[in-house]
Formats: sequence, structure tokens, C-alpha cells
Amino acid sequence: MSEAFRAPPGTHDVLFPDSARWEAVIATFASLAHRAGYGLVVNPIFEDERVFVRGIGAGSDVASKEMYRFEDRGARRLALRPEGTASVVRAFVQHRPPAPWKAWYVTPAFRYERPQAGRYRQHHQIGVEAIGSGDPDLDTEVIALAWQFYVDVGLGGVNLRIGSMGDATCRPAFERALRSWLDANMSKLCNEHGVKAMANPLRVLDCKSEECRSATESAPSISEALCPGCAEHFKRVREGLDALEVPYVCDPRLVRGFDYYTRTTFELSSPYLDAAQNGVGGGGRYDGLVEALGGPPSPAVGFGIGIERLLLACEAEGSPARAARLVDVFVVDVVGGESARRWTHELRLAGIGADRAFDGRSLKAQMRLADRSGAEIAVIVGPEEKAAGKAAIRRLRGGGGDATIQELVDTATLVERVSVLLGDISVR
RNA sequence: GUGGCCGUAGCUCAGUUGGUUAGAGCGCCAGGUUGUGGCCCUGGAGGUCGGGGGUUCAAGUCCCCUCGGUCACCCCA
Repeated sequence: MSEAFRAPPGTHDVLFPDSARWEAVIATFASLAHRAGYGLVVNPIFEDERVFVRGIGAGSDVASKEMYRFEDRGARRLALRPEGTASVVRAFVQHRPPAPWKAWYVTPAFRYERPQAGRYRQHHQIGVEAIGSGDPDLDTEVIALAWQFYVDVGLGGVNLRIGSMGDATCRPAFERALRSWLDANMSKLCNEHGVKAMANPLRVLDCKSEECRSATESAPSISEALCPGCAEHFKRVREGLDALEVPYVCDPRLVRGFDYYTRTTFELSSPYLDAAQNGVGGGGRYDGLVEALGGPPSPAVGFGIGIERLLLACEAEGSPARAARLVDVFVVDVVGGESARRWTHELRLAGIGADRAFDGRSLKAQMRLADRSGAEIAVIVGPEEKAAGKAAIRRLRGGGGDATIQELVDTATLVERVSVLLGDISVR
């Protein structure tokens, strides 16, 4: 045997039946987004690296040291997408669909970091972007959509925090005020932020250390520095959420990692996960990003949710996983396989999930596989059935005890009979 | 990038102060039941003990190096 390869660090394979939860999560999200008028958008997984750098900010950790960058044979500087929004915005700029353009996506995202629980070099995000409207009701719609999604997948326990980061009118002044306050209070901050504070002053507010927490109690608050326009916008968003009875708390310290955010930001976290990695989704408004990527000035808002984190939270919160089953019928054929080939095909054409054994296995072995497949029904064809043009239909579960129900049917009515039986079972 | 912990069968793990052919449970395959799954019983396949070097009469066990995994810091989904 030659060397057995493994998936690269920070990446992972998801096999059935674990992947069944993925299918369910994506289907739930697709349905919700679709009902709200969001259409699927599929983007390239890599872009001109500047698409990401301009959006998330050259100074951010993600852009400065966590991107997977490479040069292709045409000497283009490319990068694997570290998040979803920038690519969707680039697509808007390129194609100019009628605004507001509402799109949803599911995509891998790549960041070169040291992997640990709940953090991967390739993780997956689902999300929506709504581009071309600054209406606060759109913020409300997007946040309510995110909230409803968690409810639908069985996570009633997530916490929603919202805040406003201001805009070009009021944020620069706030940053100046904060910066000078930090200058004066440098000694009270935790070790790391003593140094880092000047590079990105807003991040200090988001620090989890006790020193920074208590020190910044008296720091200037963005909520008091908002210009009238931003304050009004934020108020309207809160009113909208109140009206829809979406539970949230205002957090003036909420600071998101990417530079493109303006006005509304929000984050969802699970109290069942460790604090360091408890963020299960987040988003906000990014009114300047479209223009930064070469489009017309277009306000926009969106959010992204990490699928792996979401599933961790589901597990931690104990939301029940439904038993994963692929097929309803298993065809057992001990006379050569011709019947297995035919009946699996016919059943599938009739819309019934069907599987079979290969490699000419014994009856016992095939029955074992039938049981393990999770199928409700085994269709059995042996020499006697074959000669008589019939097939045995055996109930594999639910029947109760040893009194297993089995019947012999003419092959002409096989598919119909199986269909009726499955109908009865699902009704029960 | 920095640090802690851990590498024995597909999985979860035993393996006594170094001492014969390295074990268990689960899973897988087959048989018990020459036409019937689950439960039970029996048997089987599957391991260069992560890799390399060293100490020793003898290394899964001790030492060094290396690779890999995992958790945490940082940051984020």
C-alpha cells in the first residue's frame, strides 16, 4: 500500500450520515430565503485579491495574514474567498441586477489560521445579501430572517446583539475621541491592547479581557456619538425588530471584524458554546462597499452564518437529530441480480428510494444489508418467486416482534403495492 | 506565529518495574439456520505499536529527533 493521504490541516470530510444534518440545514435556509424573495447566487471561490482586501480592510487580520493567496499562470493575484460578502458585491457591480437585489448563498470560506475546535481553514457559510436599499426595514428583514433560521433549525437559545457603528458622518469623529481616550488610559488596558489600540481603536471595545472590559466602561460610547441620521436609522431598526417580536439586546460595544460595516451590525452567539468560539453568525450594513468595488453608491445589508459552528451549537444545545435514512426499499435478489437491477430502477422511476446489494452476496448477507440500510421494506426474489413471476414483500420494522409481515405479490403489481405499503407506513 | 496534551486494528481504548507468537469491545466478513435481517453463539480478516535514530541480551514500554493529531492564545463563522 502506498502512502495514505489525509485532508490538509483545518479541513475535514463530512460523510453520511453526518452530512444529513448539512442537507437539512441548507434546505431549511434555502426555503426561508426563497420565501423572502432571495435568489441563489453562485460565485467563484477565488477572486482578484483586491476584492477582499478593499472590502474587509488591509489592516484586518483576515486580509493581512489569513488569506490563501496565489498567482495563477497568467500572473493574476488571486485569493480564495475568506468570507462571502465581497464576492456577492463584486457580482452586483459586474452585472448590475435591478436593485434592491436580494441574494442568498452557501459557500466554503478559507482562512489560514491555526485550527481548533469550531475553527477551520476551510469552513462553510450560508448567508444573504440585500443590495441597493438603505431602508431600515431591510435591516429588520435581514435580521429577522437570520433569527428565524436559528429557530427553524432548533436553536431557540441563541443571543442576538445589535449595534450601530455610525457612518462616514459620525464615525471619524468618534474614532478620534476614542483614540485620545485610549491614549490617556493606555495603562489600564490588557497587555495586547496596550500596543494594538492605536492600529484599530474600535477593537479594544470588543476585547474579552477583564482589564479592557472594566477600563472601557468609561470610554466614549458610539451610541452617544451617532449623527442624527444614524441614530434615526438605528431607532427604526429596533422598532422593526420589536414589532416582529425578535428578541435582541443593544450592545454599544459590538464591533465586527471587517472594515466595510456601517450603521447596523449584529451578531448571534450560542450560550452553549465556549466563549472564544461562540459566534454562530453575524452581519450588518455595508453602505460603502459597492462603491469601493467600483459600483455606484449603493447601500446594502447582509449576514453570514458558519455551518460548522451552527452544528456545534445544535449539538451543544441538544437539538435532536432525526434518523438519517436514504432509501425506503431494499431489493434482495439471490438469483443472479437481474431482478435487483430491474426493480430498483422501476421503484426509483416511481419516486421511491431503493437500493440493493452487489457482488452476489448470500441471502443472509443481503438481508443484513437491507436491515442496515434503514429501509422499511425488503423486496425478496428467490428461485421460487422468480419461477412464479412473483416477489416477496417483507416489512422490516415497526411490525412488532417476530410476527413479521410478509406477502407474495405478482411482479406486475409490485411497484404499486410497495407504494401503497409505504403510504400506509408514513401515515402511521 | 506561540504554548499544553496525545499518537497501539476501520473506531474507542487496554498493555503491569522494559521480558516469548501485541489484546479487548464495537464495526466488518462468514457460519450456526442448505429461502429470511434485528437478538444470541462460533470463527475469520485486519496492526511495519506514526516515522527515524539511540540505550539494552531484550523496547509498544526508556532517551533524542521528526511527522501527525488535538486543545488553547491571537482572531474569527
